[in-house]
Amino acid sequence: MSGKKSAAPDPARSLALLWGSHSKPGRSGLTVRAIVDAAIQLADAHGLESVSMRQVAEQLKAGTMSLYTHVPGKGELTDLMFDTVYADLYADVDEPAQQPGGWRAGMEFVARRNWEVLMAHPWIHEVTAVRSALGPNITFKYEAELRPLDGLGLGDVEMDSALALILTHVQGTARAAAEHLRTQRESGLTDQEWWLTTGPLLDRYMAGLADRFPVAGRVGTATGEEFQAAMDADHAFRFGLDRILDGIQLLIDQR
Amino acid sequence: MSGKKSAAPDPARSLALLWGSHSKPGRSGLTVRAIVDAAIQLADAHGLESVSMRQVAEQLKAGTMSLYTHVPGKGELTDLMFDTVYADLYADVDEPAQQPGGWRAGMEFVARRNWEVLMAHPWIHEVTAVRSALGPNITFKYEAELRPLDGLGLGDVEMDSALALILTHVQGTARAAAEHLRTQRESGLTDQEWWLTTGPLLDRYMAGLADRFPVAGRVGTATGEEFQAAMDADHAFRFGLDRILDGIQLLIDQR
DNA sequence: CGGCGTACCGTACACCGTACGGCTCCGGTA
DNA sequence: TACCGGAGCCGTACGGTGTACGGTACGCCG
Repeated sequence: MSGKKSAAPDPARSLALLWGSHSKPGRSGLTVRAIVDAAIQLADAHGLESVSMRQVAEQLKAGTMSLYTHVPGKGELTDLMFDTVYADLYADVDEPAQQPGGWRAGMEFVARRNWEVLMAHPWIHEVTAVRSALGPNITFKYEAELRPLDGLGLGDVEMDSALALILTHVQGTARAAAEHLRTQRESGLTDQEWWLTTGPLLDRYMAGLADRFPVAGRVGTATGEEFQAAMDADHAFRFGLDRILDGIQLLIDQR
Repeated sequence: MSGKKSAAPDPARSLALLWGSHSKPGRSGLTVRAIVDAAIQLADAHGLESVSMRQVAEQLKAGTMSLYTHVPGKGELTDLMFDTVYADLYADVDEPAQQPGGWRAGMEFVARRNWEVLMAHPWIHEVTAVRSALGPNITFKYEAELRPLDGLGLGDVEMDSALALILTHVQGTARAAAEHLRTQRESGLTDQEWWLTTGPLLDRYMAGLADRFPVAGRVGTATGEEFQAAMDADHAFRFGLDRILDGIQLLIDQR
């Protein structure tokens, strides 16, 4: 990771790439689109850390350095992966706004679609979003997701804040779930199995401290019993979304 | 980054490390505590990507491989960094619960303290939290943060969910802010300067599409004018927290 | 004073991103 | 048709990473 020295990512080039056609093949058929797709496929299957220029090139039966003809560097490649993954989020720019059930159903739809994409591509959490925030698909997404909130009496800034609040919740919850799934998969142990070996060990360290942490003990045990880990994420998603939408409802009522 | 093959992180060893004393020096004064502190210092100053075993060792004037006498590997080191950074969050386990103003003030205090830590150590967002979730400081934190919610009529599971909701919001918002600051620092451009060069370019790509994205255009412009980037994060933090607490209030009222 | 456990660390290996320079092939023009 | 410039392709090399392995040297205990 000595990539720090390639200091100048040239925003003009990045933008052109993001908004370009991606499908003009070179003489060996190599395409920006193909490169990005291969990278996404790799990330979906084996995690973002196994998306290396060498791996992507091998997948495409191309020389490693050939990729650099189409893509300035790895940073821009991940930017493209990010934007691309959001390409088919909504069939139509009005799909969220047209959900039956008003703004609340619209935003629930938005949350659910984002949740699904995040679950399908857990590596998204590891890429920094800022630089790709101006890609074509992200722009489309922003418009589609704002529309259910339009015309409710909220100010423009409030609309943006409300959407950001919802999306932050979805991302954060999905991220926790992804991390959980990943560690589970890596250890090869189910949650119960893991606790079976770890619990007693932990008890030894916390012995004597248990009375200092009564609430944590009680609540931790209760949540542990209520959920098997898989459900936990879904519950957190629903619970938080309900509270947030209630809060936004209150704000709308005040307007 | 070929660390995938070190497959067995031995949870027993990790736990012992997390809950151990960290201050038994070897014959050259090397200590777990010292190693972790050096790593944190490095991450604070130059980002997590510059925390390498070689860098940490150099900082301590020790050989690279000497670190492995005290720490099993880099993964465990980052786990320790994570737990350590939350060591001094609260002066007392009742500090949040004792804030004047009831549960709401308590949770605002919790949110603010978390916000401050996240802002002081932006690299936390890049480390996976799950594995250190059982460290001593994290356990203490969990207890302290649950207490303001105890005795309000909420169920145990609801208490956990409400806390998670608040913390997820703080983390997500702080993460966005950190990413924003980072890209700004790396490009060396202020937000205005950046938009001055990028805006016109973007307009060219979006020309003709502007009428397809009326809401995005209007809202994006409004938020852009309202905030200079620095304030944006603070606003998102406050707005979201207010909505969330309103939503939780509603739930409490129903109980 | 021997011996041994453990802290320390030098070297080596496989992997990473990518700078550089050479090769090959295609399209356009003379 | 002949050529030649530029663009696509890619082999090699450099400096970085985490860490396995094996050797050195210190301090403690009998």
